Amino acid sequence: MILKSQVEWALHCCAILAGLPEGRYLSTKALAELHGLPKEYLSKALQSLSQASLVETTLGPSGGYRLAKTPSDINFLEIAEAVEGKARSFTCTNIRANNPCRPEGYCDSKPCAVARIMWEADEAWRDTLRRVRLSDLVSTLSEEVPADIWRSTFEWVLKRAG
Amino acid sequence: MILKSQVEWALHCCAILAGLPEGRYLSTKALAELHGLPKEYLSKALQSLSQASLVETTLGPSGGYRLAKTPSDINFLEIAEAVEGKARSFTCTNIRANNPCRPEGYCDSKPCAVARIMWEADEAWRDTLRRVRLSDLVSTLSEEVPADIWRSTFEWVLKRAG
DNA sequence: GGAATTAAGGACATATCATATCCGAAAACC
DNA sequence: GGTTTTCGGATATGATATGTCCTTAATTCC
Ligand code: FES
Ligand code: FES
Repeated sequence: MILKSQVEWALHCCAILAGLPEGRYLSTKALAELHGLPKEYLSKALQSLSQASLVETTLGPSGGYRLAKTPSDINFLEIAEAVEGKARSFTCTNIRANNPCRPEGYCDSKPCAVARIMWEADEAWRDTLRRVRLSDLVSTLSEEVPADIWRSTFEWVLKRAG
Repeated sequence: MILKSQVEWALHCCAILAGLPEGRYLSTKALAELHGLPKEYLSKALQSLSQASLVETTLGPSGGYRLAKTPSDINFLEIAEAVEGKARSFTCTNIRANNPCRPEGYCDSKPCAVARIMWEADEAWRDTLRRVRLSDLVSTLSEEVPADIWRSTFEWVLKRAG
């Protein structure tokens, strides 16, 4: 069970976009340079965010991405699901139905108890991510990242934001 | 993020082994037939359980698998990790280190805030599974599976248990 | 002792998915 | 009109999941 590294990319990109002044856009090129990522591939992750209506885009020079909602209205789960998909991590292939002792055509009334427990764990994972807002991340980062790096990073970003 | 279907297989096999009388073994062949699975491949999952010391084996005719501990001493997480590995679902590739604004040779004191949150969610998933014992599953199944199917299944199993 | 049966594990084949690159179209800016 | 950007499709590559086959060693039964 491995998450795509695109999740890490998307979360870090959103953290940067959250620090952008009202109305400004940041291009894929800048986000890729800032994080040392392949531009073309990072673009796919950003497209996923766009399809999930988490970010807005505009074309042309000075175009790029900005958040579609305020950072306190976006949580980690939305971002993770945008790039990773909403499918549950455990998929039940209903192997209990292969039991040779089951009568012909017998139909289960409930999902299997095994699957229900695995799905409950999945939901616990989702709940944790749902509870963390993008604004919480930005707060933490602004405390933990050394002030001079934090400042120079956003200078770097603003120089490139259209 | 998708779990191997071997997790489903292992959990269902453990549920069956939990119903085995003291000292009896059940072969891969029987477990594969009961669940409609490829014998050779299911064998890999059972080997993983064996390496994790969750089950014991014996060779020869009448050989096979039995639980190494009582069902109340085995939880879902142990079984899942035996098959799926203990690696965390989120891996941080430390893309923050690629920030061109960071001074040469700067070293982070803490893991990235993004990673910490993702790991927290991972831990919530693990906690949920850790809290469910194999004996809990057996209780639920014995209530939910129709009595006649439950009974005939274990007759079927006992006929093949060495 | 010999034949049959079993788990263990290595070698190999295949399918699916993550990762990555490239290109053309449409939109926005100059 | 030329440039820059997002978007989507096509394609290539590597890793992982899935599945099969075969050999070896241990155990049971005759
Ligand atoms: S049949 Fe799929 S989890 Fe039980
Ligand atoms: S650098 Fe890996 S999660 Fe932030």
